Amino acid sequence: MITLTGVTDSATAKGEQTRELILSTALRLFREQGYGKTTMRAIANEAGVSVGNAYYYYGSKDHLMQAYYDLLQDQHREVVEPILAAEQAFVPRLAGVLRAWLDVAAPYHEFAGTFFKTAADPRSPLSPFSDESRPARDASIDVFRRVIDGSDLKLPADLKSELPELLWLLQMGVVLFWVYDQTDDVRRTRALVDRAVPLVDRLLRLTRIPGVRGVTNDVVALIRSIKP
Amino acid sequence: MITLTGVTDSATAKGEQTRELILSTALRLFREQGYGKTTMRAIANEAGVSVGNAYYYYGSKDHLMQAYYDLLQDQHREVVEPILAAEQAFVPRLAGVLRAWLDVAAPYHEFAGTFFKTAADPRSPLSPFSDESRPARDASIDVFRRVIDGSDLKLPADLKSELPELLWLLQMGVVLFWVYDQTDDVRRTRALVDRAVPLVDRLLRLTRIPGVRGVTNDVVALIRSIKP
DNA sequence: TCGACAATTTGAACATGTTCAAGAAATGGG
DNA sequence: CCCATTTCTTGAACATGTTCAAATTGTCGA
Repeated sequence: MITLTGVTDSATAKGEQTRELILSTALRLFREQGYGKTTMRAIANEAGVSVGNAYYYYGSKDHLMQAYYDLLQDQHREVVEPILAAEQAFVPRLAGVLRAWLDVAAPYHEFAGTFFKTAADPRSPLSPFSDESRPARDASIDVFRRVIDGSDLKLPADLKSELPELLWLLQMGVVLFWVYDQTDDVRRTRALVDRAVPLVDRLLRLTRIPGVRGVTNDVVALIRSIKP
Repeated sequence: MITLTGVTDSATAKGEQTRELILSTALRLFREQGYGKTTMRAIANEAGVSVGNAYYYYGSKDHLMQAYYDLLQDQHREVVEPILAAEQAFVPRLAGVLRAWLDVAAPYHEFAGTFFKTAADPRSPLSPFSDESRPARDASIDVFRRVIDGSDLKLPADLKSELPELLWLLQMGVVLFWVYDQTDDVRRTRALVDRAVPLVDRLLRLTRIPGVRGVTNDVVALIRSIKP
């Protein structure tokens, strides 16, 4: 998937072609009939390879979904560029990034539950907290770092350094909400984003009130203390 | 399955005995060898019934786990009684309830991941947000209502009425953290509880500062607006 | 070019959750 | 007490993710 290659175009040899064939076939079937209804046999069949061959490249069906998710994240990072380039204020920047995710993820909503189910297992490599997904996670967190850095937000340094991760957690929360959202066009989730973002903004600006400052410090300290 | 009868004390007839036999056998095996390693065949074997019979009473393996979880919740409610009776202050009340959960759940930690995985699927009846688990959820929320009501906490009415649900969410967060916690005796989660509870207390008391009040109202309004 | 080693591919076999048609047991009305 | 009906029980069959030993293909130094 991710070509580590500076050189490796031999990675596009025979094997790499097969790998991509299998993945693209799987993604198509997932989209066409959902994750649950798509069997490994169907994927192999459709791709014209054997079942065992699919397993040679992808350790499990879940890994194929993982690849699906990675693609989504890549798309999100792309879509987000123009927003980060255009907006200066914190609120539209954050709201834009969150809304963009909803847009990109829309086609996946139907079987998001399945994905979530897998991802929720702490032992799964798909878990958003797993080592294996660290690169993807770091990339996501970085988007939020840019949301903050490019904005007009003024914050105490220690809070500011934790904030990207916190906003990423906020997004995880939004995703969780989204997964459970059964309204048309996930209207409810969109409403949540629209209302929550200005609220976050207000909360952050509150940290400048003297009486609030102490609590803020404690919050930051708590967060730091529980990080691995 | 569902006894439509108003009369049903015949529910303790033969069938009910089998049902309990299957459940207790399943729980024992889950405990002895974990959820994943325990097969439906093993449960049926050990209980001296057929596989199909197990399915007659429990729609799926997940439903057996659900029963397991329900038991845990019942235990928690029991264990919590003396704490609620003894303590007056908000902080020890809340901390006590959360710590009690960790104690009760300790034996289940090993396969908590599996449980969580199932529960995370929005379509699963095991989901903490599903209709099917509403009774269990309501009972849990009620514990937090009592944590608040029996305490010295002074709060604006609208916040106070939302707070039980918020504390329940806090517990869901703790559980999530706990599931991922691999330290001995889940030391990290205990540390989280110890530090987070006083912080929650401070945050709640902050809501009396005039400049904070407006934000608090917005938060409450947001929460209300996204509830189904 | 040849042969050895590595990479790839195969498909049958396995494990396990789940279903289902058929039969056995219990129940209740006459 | 007997038959009809419901409840319960069975075990074989099914579906599907996964494994694995063997076969095939590719690569590369001699």
